[in-house]
Amino acid sequence: MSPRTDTQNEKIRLERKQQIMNVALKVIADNGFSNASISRIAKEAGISKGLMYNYFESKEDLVINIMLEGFNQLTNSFDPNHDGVLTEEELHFFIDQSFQTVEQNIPFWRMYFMVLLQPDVYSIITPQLEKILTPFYKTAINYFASQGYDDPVTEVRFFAAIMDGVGLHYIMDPENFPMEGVKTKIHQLFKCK
Amino acid sequence: MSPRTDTQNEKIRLERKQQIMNVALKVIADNGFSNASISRIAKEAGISKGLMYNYFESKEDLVINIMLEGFNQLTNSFDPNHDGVLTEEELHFFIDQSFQTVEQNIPFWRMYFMVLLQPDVYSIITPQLEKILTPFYKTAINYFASQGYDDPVTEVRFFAAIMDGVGLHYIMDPENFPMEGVKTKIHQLFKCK
Amino acid sequence: MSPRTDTQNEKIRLERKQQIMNVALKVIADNGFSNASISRIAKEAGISKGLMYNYFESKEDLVINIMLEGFNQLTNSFDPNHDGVLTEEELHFFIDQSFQTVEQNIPFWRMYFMVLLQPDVYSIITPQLEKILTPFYKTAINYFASQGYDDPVTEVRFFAAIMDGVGLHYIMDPENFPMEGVKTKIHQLFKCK
Amino acid sequence: MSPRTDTQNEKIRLERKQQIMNVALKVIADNGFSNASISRIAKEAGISKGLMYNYFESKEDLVINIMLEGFNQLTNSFDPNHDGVLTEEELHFFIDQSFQTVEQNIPFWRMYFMVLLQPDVYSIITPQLEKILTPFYKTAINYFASQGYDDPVTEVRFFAAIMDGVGLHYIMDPENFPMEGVKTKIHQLFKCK
DNA sequence: CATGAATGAGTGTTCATTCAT
DNA sequence: GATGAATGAACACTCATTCAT
Repeated sequence: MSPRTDTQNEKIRLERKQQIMNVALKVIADNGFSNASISRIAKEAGISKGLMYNYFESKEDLVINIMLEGFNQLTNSFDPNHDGVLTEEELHFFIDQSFQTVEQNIPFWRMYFMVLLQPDVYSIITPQLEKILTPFYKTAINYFASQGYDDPVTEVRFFAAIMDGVGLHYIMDPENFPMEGVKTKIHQLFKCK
Repeated sequence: MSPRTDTQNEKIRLERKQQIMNVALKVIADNGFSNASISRIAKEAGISKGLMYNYFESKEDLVINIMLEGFNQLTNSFDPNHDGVLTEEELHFFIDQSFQTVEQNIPFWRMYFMVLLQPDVYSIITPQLEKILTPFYKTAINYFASQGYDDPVTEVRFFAAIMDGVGLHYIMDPENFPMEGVKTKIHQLFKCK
Repeated sequence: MSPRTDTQNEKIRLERKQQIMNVALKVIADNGFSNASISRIAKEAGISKGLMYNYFESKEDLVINIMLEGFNQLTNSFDPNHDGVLTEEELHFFIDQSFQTVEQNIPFWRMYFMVLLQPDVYSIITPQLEKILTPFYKTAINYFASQGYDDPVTEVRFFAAIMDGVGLHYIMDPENFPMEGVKTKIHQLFKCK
Repeated sequence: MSPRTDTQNEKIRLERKQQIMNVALKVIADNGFSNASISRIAKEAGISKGLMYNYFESKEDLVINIMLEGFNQLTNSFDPNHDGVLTEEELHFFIDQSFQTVEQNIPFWRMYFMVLLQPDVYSIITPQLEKILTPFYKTAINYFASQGYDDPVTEVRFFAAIMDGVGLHYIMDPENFPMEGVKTKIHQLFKCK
């Protein structure tokens, strides 16, 4: 009987890691950042406290991993063909995709906003986050410039602010927030002139 | 007959209370909610830990006081004549006032967003906050209804989301956020049809 | 207009002191020793914390004063003519008086038993308490000796233990404890042979 | 497969728990209830403060555990064959056993009396204590009824008060209290008529 | 005489992290 | 790899006591 191959081990490791991250995300989103202790997460995940440190160097490291993984999911719906050029269609697709992601993953976005405001954690992810976001930002500026906007930077900033504002209000009150109506308004707002 | 007169004591208390609130606000905004310990706030304020509890019943009580005081400042710029009726002028005045308040009081608004996402704290202020916000909300709905919007509730929700989104992005990056340009865009967006 | 005479001042002082002791006794008996803070006692007595220290050197000093004052009340019903000789009548009178005192002053006796078990406080009052109790003890031994008991010391100790045991059970459950029946049994128990 | 086996862990836990309870009992009995801080107990037990909470949920929980364990030791000497019926022999056996327990475990009984008078703690153990004591009480009433006493309830109350009074006086002064003589007197007192 | 603002050491409790097994 | 006993620094909060007024 042969021992597990390295590849098998690697696979098990990754799955375990993913499972921990999912549980941690839920616990953090539900209880707030500082009420989500390692103990609690470990217990919820059905593993020992000690094992957590086999997968993540620290609580911060765990959070960073969750954040980055979440963003990687989002990036795929923006400029899907990865040509650095955004069409109007792709922008509107991105809007829909974004809110669908939010609706399907409230805990992650709760945590996203928490982390945005948590200076110590934020300062750690910020470099890695920027590496992910900069190309998006550039692509978006190019798009608005090509649409003939006077001040495409302002336009992008405004767009991002609206998306975050709506996301924030949605997760604060998912039951009542009129997401469909608001989505429509955003589509109108960024319709080609 | 007391050694310090009641008036003297009253003055000392008010000043100290305000001083603690100011320091606490800064410490919380700079370090995040859970890193802002009572010890730290007290040290920063140059007083003993114990004295904090002479002025605030608990850390929660301190936060609530800071929040409510901040909101009281904002409320005066919305429907300034308090007739429950909003004119278009007043709405635009409110927009300007809001962002001016944000620009002048970044720490408070950092803290505001932190608290929004802190489930345990939020649940405490929520009742008092709602008491303040409900009339605004109603006034705003009436305004949009009177402007002939099909779905004034959605409109108000969208408006609030935009305001919060812009505020959030501003406090995340006050140096670079193009507040003036964005403000102009918002004014255009809510111009009378 | 003349200032208050020294005697008047002394009288006021004593009354105030007594009032504080009464309040403190009640607060301690109701809330337990460590839950009875100086703040609480002062507030209940309607005076300032600082003033407490004008009348009592410390919290311990306050407790000692209460205890000793309580004992002084009890001593008067034992060997009432102070001749160092106890008659059978006087003993039975003492029994009745003791339980009457307990029934009329539950808080004091709650505190008495608390203090008995509080090593730090007990070790402070113990010398003063002994000074009060020793003559009683001697008188009692003489009494039982004169009644022809083989071992009068054991008899006194047993008597004291019974008195305290009954007192303790009474204050633990004053509503239901059958004090009258028990009193009768004690009287029978120490009837002249 | 775990590094320490479950049995090993179980053993460690039980021993540690017992060790903490023993130390805590001694510290509380020696220093009084409120002077026995968790810090002090932990230091005396040679472990960290934090570890205390690995074994007991709170200070209260620790106290309850100590109390209940102590009572379980006592209960076995009352109505030893557990038939709910007490013979005269069994009663006298219980008396002897009780005092032997007291003599061998002075700290526990010091603590027992402390707790009786500590309103906050007492109210917590009271339900569990009553569950243990009620059957004893009933058995004792039946016994005295069957012995032809007019008022068996008063008799039981008196008996319990005497036992507690003697116990209290013994632990207050174990060196000098004439336990043997007193024990004899109690046996005589409750001899079959 | 009288006040209460102020202190600081203390409390019970939590928790990220380590490490022997 | 996997466990959970163990640590120690931190936390929110309390309180006897002091002292300027």
